[in-house]
Amino acid sequence: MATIKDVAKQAGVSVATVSYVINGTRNVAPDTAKRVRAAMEALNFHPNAVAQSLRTRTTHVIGAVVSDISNPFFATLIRGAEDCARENGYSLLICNTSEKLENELVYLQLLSRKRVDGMILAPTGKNDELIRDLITRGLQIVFIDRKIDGVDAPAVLSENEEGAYRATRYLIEQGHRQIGIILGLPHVSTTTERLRGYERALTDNGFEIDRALIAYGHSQVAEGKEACLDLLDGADRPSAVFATNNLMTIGVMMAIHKLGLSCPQDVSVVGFDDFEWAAAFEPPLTTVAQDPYRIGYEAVQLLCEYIHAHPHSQDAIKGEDRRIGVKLQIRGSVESIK
Amino acid sequence: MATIKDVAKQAGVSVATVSYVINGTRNVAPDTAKRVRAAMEALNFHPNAVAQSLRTRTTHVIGAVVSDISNPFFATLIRGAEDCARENGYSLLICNTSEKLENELVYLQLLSRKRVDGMILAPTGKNDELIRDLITRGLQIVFIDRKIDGVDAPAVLSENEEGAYRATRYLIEQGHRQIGIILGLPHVSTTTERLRGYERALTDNGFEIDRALIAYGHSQVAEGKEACLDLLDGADRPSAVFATNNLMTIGVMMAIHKLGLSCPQDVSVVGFDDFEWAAAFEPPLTTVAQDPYRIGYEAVQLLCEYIHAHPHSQDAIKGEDRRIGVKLQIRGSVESIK
DNA sequence: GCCAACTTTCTAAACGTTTAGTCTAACCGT
DNA sequence: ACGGTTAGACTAAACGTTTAGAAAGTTGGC
Repeated sequence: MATIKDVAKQAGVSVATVSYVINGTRNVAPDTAKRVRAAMEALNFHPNAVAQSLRTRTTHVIGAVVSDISNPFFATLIRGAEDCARENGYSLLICNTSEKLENELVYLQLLSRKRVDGMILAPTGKNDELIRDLITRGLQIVFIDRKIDGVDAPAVLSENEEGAYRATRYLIEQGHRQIGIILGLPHVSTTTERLRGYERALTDNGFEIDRALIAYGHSQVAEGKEACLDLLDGADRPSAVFATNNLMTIGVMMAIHKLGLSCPQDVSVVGFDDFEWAAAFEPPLTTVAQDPYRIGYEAVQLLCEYIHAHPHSQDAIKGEDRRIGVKLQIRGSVESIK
Repeated sequence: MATIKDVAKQAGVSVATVSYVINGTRNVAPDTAKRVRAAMEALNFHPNAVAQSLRTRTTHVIGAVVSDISNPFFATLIRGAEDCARENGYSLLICNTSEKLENELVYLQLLSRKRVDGMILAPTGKNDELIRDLITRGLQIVFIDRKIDGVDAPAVLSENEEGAYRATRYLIEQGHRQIGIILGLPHVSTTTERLRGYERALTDNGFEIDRALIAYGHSQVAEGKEACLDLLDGADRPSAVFATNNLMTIGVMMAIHKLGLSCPQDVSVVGFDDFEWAAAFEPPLTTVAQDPYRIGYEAVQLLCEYIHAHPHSQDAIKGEDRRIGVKLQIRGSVESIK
């Protein structure tokens, strides 16, 4: 593969001159430039980005660490991130942690070694020490979807508490009194925020919080289903269930189906995180719609802006969290029982 | 950030020695090694992968070019690819083409400049010249999901023709005589292969091929819906529709719903490409299930094996296409009309 | 005590760029 | 005709590694 030297030789100039015409960083006489361009063309020369990165100390790569890219939420988040990255001349390196601390650790080290210009990260849990360390070492990090308290990096998040609040309030307005909730992973911020919204809606409306109605489904279809089975199994079963992520919503629907109940006649359901085909379900699902595309897009935007404004800065990116609005998407999975 | 020089100085050895202990490429006296490791630890040294790449001419990065990572099919394909890549010490660089030739072109150039060790590519259409050029320049390419005739690179594909054949035959067995088909993008290989399977099933069973029953939905929900509306609008409407990808299947369901018809009573539907929640639909969808995870996994496997066996080879990766089996997943969207 | 063989370490050149600094020649005003 | 300015091109160091080859030191056989 041709190098800048070959081009220089072919065009009868120094490598510096070639570099100047590639990057337009200094004046080059028009006919010299033409000769150089002809040589590049003839040799089919494409600058080696690795060498450029080594010299300029910037890779134009952003790492994206998520738990599972095959989850539609993260898939469209990544899509947004990638679109924004491309617009700014960056590429995205994908890392799936499968919610394992250990994988996350390995990936964070890897991205650091690869000298990515920044990363977006949906933290799995308590790798704080390492993350803090990376930040002090000059790696730019933006949290997505979730955050870690006490780590000084901006985050782009959904209005989790508000969304859960509205979902719960809506169920209350429809006359529901016994409202179960299926929560995700206990130690991630989305879970605690959504729980807070649920609890606030209940107390704001004068209800007690009943621990028996709170279940954990670990953000998975199967576990969400199990948790819901437990919930619906009890003596006085809730008339409504709030599932706090997309996968667990599916699990809830399966559980209802399995028990021979029907939605919304026997049990009303609200999900968190809308997805493209929620409307095609029977019944069409009522959900709290997030905007994952925008989360990804804005997180990368934040990174790019900062990198552009402070190139090679060792200082951590600052700025407060950005909350992306949610919307209660009312369809057909909730019945009024006034 | 500490470099190998800093470590060498701290440990009182040459950089070469440090390199040897990092990579274990030469004997180093045990206590020297210990000193070096201590220095690395103390300085929190992590080798610069960019410099390593420049020197060793291998980046340990694989490019993944797909049309849309937010499509569940590609999302899980990528998931499989990433899992395999990680197991082999590689990372994945993601590129969304949005089915645009122009984007594909830009990305192919980019990946070539970044000197990725290989790439998996779902070709959008007719960028043959460039792709051929990249291959001769020594870039290792494996096609996924689709292929381009006449380009000498292996592909990992579903049994498209067989899947379409079985779907169509199944509909015929259930007594359907007028079977519409909604095809994807005209110039991609999956489309032609699936059409071939459909036609073969018809002729094998003594039916004529009726052009009026063949529609194009360009692989999108909205266009699939439109195409289906056209199909169902005619005088003698088909009793069954075969939608040849996941998005268009959704479009077909929407179209049926919109016309006030119901599935499967009025129109039977078979989709191509199963997805996680197809079973949760009402009716549960009968589809030809592909295994995108395995497609991604095996494609990367192929790359890694080749790269491992022929490091730095300029010769294009060879080997015949690998077909991943499909399975007709019978659920509830087809009615028998015997 | 010497030579061979081996072990351990070092020196220095490469990988392919960018870029600060220098050189040369042309041009201009006086 | 001369010094000052400027445009255009070049030289060489640097980015952080790897690695072939050389050097120095150790061991062992005789």
